[in-house]
Amino acid sequence: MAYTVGEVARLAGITKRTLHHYDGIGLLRPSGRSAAGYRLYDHRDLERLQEVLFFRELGFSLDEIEEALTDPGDDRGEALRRQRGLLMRRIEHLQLMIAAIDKALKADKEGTTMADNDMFEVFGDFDPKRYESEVEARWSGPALDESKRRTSRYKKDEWRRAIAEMDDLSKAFAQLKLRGVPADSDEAMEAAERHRLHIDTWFYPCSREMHAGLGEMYVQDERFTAYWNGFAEDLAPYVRDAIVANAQR
Amino acid sequence: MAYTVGEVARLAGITKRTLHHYDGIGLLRPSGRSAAGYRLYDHRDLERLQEVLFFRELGFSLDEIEEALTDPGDDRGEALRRQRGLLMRRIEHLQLMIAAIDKALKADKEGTTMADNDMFEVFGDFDPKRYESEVEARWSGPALDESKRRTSRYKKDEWRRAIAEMDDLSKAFAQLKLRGVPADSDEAMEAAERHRLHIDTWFYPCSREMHAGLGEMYVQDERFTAYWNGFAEDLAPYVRDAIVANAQR
DNA sequence: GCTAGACCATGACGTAACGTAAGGGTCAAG
DNA sequence: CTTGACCCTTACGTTACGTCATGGTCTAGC
Repeated sequence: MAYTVGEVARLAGITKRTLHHYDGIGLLRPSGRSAAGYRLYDHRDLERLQEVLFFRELGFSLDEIEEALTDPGDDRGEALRRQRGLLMRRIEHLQLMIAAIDKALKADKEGTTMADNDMFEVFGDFDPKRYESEVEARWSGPALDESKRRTSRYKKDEWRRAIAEMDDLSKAFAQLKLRGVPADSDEAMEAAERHRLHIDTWFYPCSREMHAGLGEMYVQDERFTAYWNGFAEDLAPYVRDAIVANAQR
Repeated sequence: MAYTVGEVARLAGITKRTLHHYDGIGLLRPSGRSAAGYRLYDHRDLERLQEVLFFRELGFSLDEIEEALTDPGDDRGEALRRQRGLLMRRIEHLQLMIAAIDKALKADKEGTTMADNDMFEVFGDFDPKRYESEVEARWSGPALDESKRRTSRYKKDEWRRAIAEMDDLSKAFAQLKLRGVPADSDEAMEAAERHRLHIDTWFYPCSREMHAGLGEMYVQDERFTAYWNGFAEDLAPYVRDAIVANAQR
């Protein structure tokens, strides 16, 4: 069945003007028009509207939403999973804000003074320039545009978490190597898989094939080699081997 | 010590333009100016900026933020506690959104279709006109402006929760009365106190004095009397008595 | 003292995402 | 046919800054 613009507006709790606007900019075009020129929205249109509204709730601009919903490889499930991850991270961020308020309340109650830089730790986006070399050595890869698009909205705590996760992964690889675990063993391949998922989740879609290509980069590009070998001697080729083995199983 | 506009901007992760704008509209005026005309912000200014940014994070307009921070009775602790409550509720709302995504993912995976009205349940604000009589009978009171201000941003799930809480409280009063518990007993007064906190939390500051005045309204205004007596015969005077007893202990 | 670079000020136009309103056509029930 | 609810397109306004222009201030180094 098809809905008119007023019906959709009431259903979704938004205004007709919003729907006109989304049609006008091509974000959400009705799949049909009546003989009188009325916009007619079908079920697939509603699904797309739902996706738009989830992203909007997360603070994405309409441009960004359109880009995010235009991913060639993405189906509805992919988009929803991505949004779920973003919502989870947003909750975590809000919990950090509550912790910040509790700190401020404690200081207020005790008549002490909160450190100035501590007061604003939970506000503002991450400034990538401050971590440029760290970002590059850990995550540079073939899908730069997508990576930038995803990360442009990460908050400070999200970046810190990504860095910490990555460092844990790197340390895990180093431990495996030091223990003499073969790079094509289950254990090493599990580490490689966790590494691949980390990139896939935080930066860009990373298939096993792409991951293998990345592993080659780790031994051929000095910046990456230096990063990995900083954890253990000759770790870069070990990681590459684990990644390649993982890609082939 | 005092900070210039660039220092504050860096500290807080916002732009100088934002600080100019906030000064221009009177939302956050620097407490000082150098001989050269430079804005100078002190620690109290930073505290206010923190409060502004918390409200901004919650999606309040700048007008709303200014109003919220201009409450005569509010000190810093009060404002922070209010913001904490709002953040908690926002987290709950986001969790509902995640549940909605999980539903959509399940439907997508099973190839079924989500009901159209179910798709948008988590979006949009509450439309007060749809619950006008319910709102009025339960919560009308002396601080209408403040009540409206607070509730104007409540989401559907928040309203539903407020309604459910209120109904639970009303049922509790009815149970007490039916069991023959005196209106000035500890148990009844506890119920009155919970009622007072409910209003204080959700609608407007409600001191014990104000609560007692409200109790008188419940027996004098037919709309309220009808609401309370709908739960048990002659419940309105019972509730009034419990409230008055609570106010006097 | 002069220079250069980083910082500050005010003023003003532009932008994103709608909100509001105007003028007029469509649909369905009475 | 009338009326009321709905639709269309067009267009100006609003909020919260972003960007830019022009020019003054501060400090370190020469």
